[in-house]
Amino acid sequence: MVKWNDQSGRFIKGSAFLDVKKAFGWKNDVLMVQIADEAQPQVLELREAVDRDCVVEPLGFEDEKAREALRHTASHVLAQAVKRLFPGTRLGIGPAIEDGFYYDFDTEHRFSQEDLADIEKEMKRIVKQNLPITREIMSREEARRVFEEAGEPYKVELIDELPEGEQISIYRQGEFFDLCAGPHVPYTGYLKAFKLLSVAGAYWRGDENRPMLQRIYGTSFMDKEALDAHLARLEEIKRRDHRRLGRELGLFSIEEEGGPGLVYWHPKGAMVREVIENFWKEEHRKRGYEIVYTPHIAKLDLWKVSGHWDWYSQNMYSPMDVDDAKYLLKPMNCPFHILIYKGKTRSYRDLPIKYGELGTVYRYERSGVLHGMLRVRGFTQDDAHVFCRPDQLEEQLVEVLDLAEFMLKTFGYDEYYCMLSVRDPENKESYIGDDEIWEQAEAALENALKAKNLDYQVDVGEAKFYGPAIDINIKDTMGRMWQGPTIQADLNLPERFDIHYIGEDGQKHRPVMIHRTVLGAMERFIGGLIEHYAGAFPMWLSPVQIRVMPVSDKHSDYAKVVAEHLEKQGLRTECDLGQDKIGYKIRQAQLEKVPYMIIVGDKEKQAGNISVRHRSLGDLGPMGLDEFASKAKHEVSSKSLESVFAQS
RNA sequence: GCCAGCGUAGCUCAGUUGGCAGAGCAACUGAUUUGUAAUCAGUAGGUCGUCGGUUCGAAUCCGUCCGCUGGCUCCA
Repeated sequence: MVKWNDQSGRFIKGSAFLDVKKAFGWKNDVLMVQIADEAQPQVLELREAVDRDCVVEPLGFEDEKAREALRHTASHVLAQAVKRLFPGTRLGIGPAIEDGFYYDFDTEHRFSQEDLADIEKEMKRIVKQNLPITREIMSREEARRVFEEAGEPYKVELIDELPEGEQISIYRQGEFFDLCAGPHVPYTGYLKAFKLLSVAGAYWRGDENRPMLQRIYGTSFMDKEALDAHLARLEEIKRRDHRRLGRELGLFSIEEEGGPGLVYWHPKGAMVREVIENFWKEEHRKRGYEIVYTPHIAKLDLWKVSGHWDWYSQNMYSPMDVDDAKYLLKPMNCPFHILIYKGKTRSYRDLPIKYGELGTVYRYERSGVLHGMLRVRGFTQDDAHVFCRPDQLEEQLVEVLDLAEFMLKTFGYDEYYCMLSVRDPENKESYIGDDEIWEQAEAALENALKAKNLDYQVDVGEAKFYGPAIDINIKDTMGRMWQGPTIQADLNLPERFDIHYIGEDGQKHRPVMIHRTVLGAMERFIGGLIEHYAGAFPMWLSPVQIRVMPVSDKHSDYAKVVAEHLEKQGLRTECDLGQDKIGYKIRQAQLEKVPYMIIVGDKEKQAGNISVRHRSLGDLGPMGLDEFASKAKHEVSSKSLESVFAQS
């Protein structure tokens, strides 16, 4: 019996939401409800009942909590199906994640792709049965007993680790039950569209000393259309994969004979990199950085002083013998920049000193984590270190944030999120440096973010032992997050290397050091750019900007004249003098994602002009060579992300 | 590193219960002289990732190593 006291949806204590739902004619796209007329809106499962007079609002898939409830239920249905098909399977955990859900299983059986299809079928059966999902509160002892009897050791472990006073609940649907805090949708029939995607190994609780479980990933949506759209997006991501585009576009390769995680930049990829590096250097010089170059190896002792030998040796390549000393390949550039700083006495008037380097470093990465250009063993960081007085710290941080923002905007990353990593105040002893310096540094970082008017999230305990940091995550065109600029205050190295400057008072003072990178690494950044642009680099970055193609042999000479003219003006131009028909040449240029195609035949030769085609705008018709050249040059110099012809 | 899957021509992929290694694209040669996403014909191209085993016979079955893919963990 539904009770409400007026048509506005105010319900009286005791109404069950499922009845409310029926009374209002809500469909199954209502997954949860929210009690709206409270100071703190409360989100509740449909299973529940109102315990007070209130106004309830429906929550659908677009609501994060409701979406998670649906996907969490999907993971339970997955687990139920697996337990039906593979009895004796022990359950790990099965949460909702950003784009779907997973469940971890422990069984002798090895899940295959075919199994996924069978499991999906069984899941559909469970959905069709439309089992009611119920919740039960248990004492710790009772829950332990239930899961011990059920032969679920992982669940027992979870129960044992639940904090004192935590309410322990289990959810049931048919014969299946699971330790779970919820929330869930009320019936398995609420699942409309789901798909199992992959199976992968995952250590129990992420700990490599513990058993390896099998994780099944899946996703679910409200309807088939939304699911299909998501699957299409996954396809699109695959299509944009930088490893595939990198090969197809002749940008880079990784050679089995040379070793994993080591990148070979082919001429076109190298061109993209060169353009970015030149831009980077120019921009840094403008902002008061001095560019330096430092060696690739250094004596082991240097790495002992820096602390890398103690803290980072797992990621460093083994020492090599040179004469009577041991040398190490550098995993970072910082100690080198400090040595340059240390090379002479610095005055407070000299500061800030800003050394920038596109420094190639080598880090040993475990073989399983290597991934194209995004995760490699040798890479070039766009590194820089700012040495400044403590009173300059904040203004220097603002400058770095400013540069980072400028760089991201230039490459078309318009959405980004800042994170401020600070130390764990409960655990001060695991950080180097005294309280006062930490507080100062953390305040400076936070003030810089505020000064730049940036939203940020504070991550307590995420700071490295040597100082707090700002990390900026960037979102690409596919909505994926990438690690972007990182800005790290370093309270450790100045100490270790005992660097100083002479202050106004004639005394030695300790400078503060900022370690920062705005692009990250050339490999990772350009790998990300390839996916961001789907291989179609904006004009200023395109390795080939223009391709001139004669309609037939008769027009080759004219084509060469045109190409030479453009080349002379600094536009990267190629001529396609092949015997193929013009349609074929265009197709080739399209596939190579060349921004502009210039077609010349009888008409153009006679008129002394050119026909222009843009890779995404198509045929732009005839125009004068000079007109085109000046527009093209403008597109390059402005680093425009779209064609100058896009608006007209 | 660990778990699972994969490795056949430059690329994308066929290859049945173990029985002579294939196609399309690319390359090369020739013909064609072309008007906005593929002209036609021909030629060449492979130690079937590696090493070992089983077998009369292995791309195929088994093992080893190398590499790749998806994850776990970490990070630029």
